[in-house]
Amino acid sequence: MTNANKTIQIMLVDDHAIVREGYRALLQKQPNLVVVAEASDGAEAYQNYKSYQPDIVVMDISMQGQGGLEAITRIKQLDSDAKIIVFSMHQNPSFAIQATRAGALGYVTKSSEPEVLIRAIYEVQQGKQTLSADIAQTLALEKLGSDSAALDQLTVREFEILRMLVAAMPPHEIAETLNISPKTVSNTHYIIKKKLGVSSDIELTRLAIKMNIIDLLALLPSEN
Amino acid sequence: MTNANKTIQIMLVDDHAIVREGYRALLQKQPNLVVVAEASDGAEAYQNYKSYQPDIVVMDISMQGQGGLEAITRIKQLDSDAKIIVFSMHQNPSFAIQATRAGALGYVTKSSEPEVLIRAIYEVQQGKQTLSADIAQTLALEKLGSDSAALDQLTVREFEILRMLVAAMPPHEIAETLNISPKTVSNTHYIIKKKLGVSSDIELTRLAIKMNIIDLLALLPSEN
DNA sequence: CATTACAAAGGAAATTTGCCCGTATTTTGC
DNA sequence: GCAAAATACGGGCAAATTTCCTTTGTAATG
Repeated sequence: MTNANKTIQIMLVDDHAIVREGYRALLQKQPNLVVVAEASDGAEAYQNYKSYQPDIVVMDISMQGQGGLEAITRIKQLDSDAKIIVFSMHQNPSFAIQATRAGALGYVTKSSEPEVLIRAIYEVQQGKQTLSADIAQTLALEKLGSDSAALDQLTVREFEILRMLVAAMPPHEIAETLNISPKTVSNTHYIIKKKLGVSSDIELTRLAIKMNIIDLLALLPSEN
Repeated sequence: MTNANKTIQIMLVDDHAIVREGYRALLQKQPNLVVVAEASDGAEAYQNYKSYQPDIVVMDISMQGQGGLEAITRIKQLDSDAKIIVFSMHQNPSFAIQATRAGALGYVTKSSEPEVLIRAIYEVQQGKQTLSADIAQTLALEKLGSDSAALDQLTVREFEILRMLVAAMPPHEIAETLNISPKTVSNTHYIIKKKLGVSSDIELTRLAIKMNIIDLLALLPSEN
């Protein structure tokens, strides 16, 4: 109806080449979707956005190096009408919240059926906002006076730095990655602890686990 | 009579449909590789292995539901010649170790270039074992000082204090409880970190989880 | 256009850490 | 049984960090 039969140009951002292949294979099946660009990290995403001006960006946010949230922010600065869908493995709604704050219009988990992503693309193209059902549900539950919303008090930047901190990344490396001074990292570290109401890094780490910011699977010696 | 220069039959196991699409798109480019089966979890993988008898299984091990390592073990029980390549997002070498123990012949990280997986398939087909370069490296480094045994280097006292520390008990309270000076607690804290080879409390906490000093069940409020 | 919010970072006092050391008190090995 | 380790405890002190405040530039709200 409102949907003109014009093709939608898409840029894929994911650090796993094979996952990009996956998007591509899926999206190309739709006659009016075309993948015009790819990127494997945040910096590249920014550059390619400038060059290709895609209608939609489909982006993973848990990339190594320059993170996805950072990339979203920068792309949005460049073009406030940029339409970005985050396609993430994290079921944790806090990630969705942070992504939305940074400027993403859609958030779809990788465990969703492929059609969910397709649908999200069409909806976002029309300027709608969209969340995959699983996220919407837990988010709704969290809304009802649950406690673990403490994370949502953090700004996007703070959240990003928190993730790096609890991934045991040395502060100077965080500073380098984000191109900020180590001093800012340590200041932000302090703010985070204050906002989350913890007084030590041990408490902070425990909290991070509780809130699924730390990937337990990567931590445990074996799975079951 | 299945091999020689003939096609290699492959089964893909991954719970993300879109990632399977990715494998498929990539592998089909190789004239002598053909994907004959797919599965989205461990149980299905086992069933399909029986039905299709693929030459090679390419499997993700961090699937939700009950997962990959278990599937490897069961498939190996069924057919000790089964050739399984684990294709995982985890750079953590512990996963490689566990996968190899379970019977996988190859371990390739998803951040590897696509050709690495292709090469791994050919090598494993010839019965060789293969690890992606990044894993091989960290694995070699970790060889010097397996951290599971590192705990044994702690004295009883140190271990006791470690447990209190990672339980997020404030140092002065530990001192009171043990009737020692806070200074001793902090000295011991330092010794512990040194013995365990970590440089921050965040790493220490992560290690404590890895070694089951922290009760994860008490930490997790619900499932995710 | 004023106001609020965010990111970044310098300054300085307070605190902690890292590493040295010395002294008791156990354990051990012979 | 006794010397020799190993362990437990803590003092001292320079170096590093944390904590808290302040400032500055910039978005974004309203």
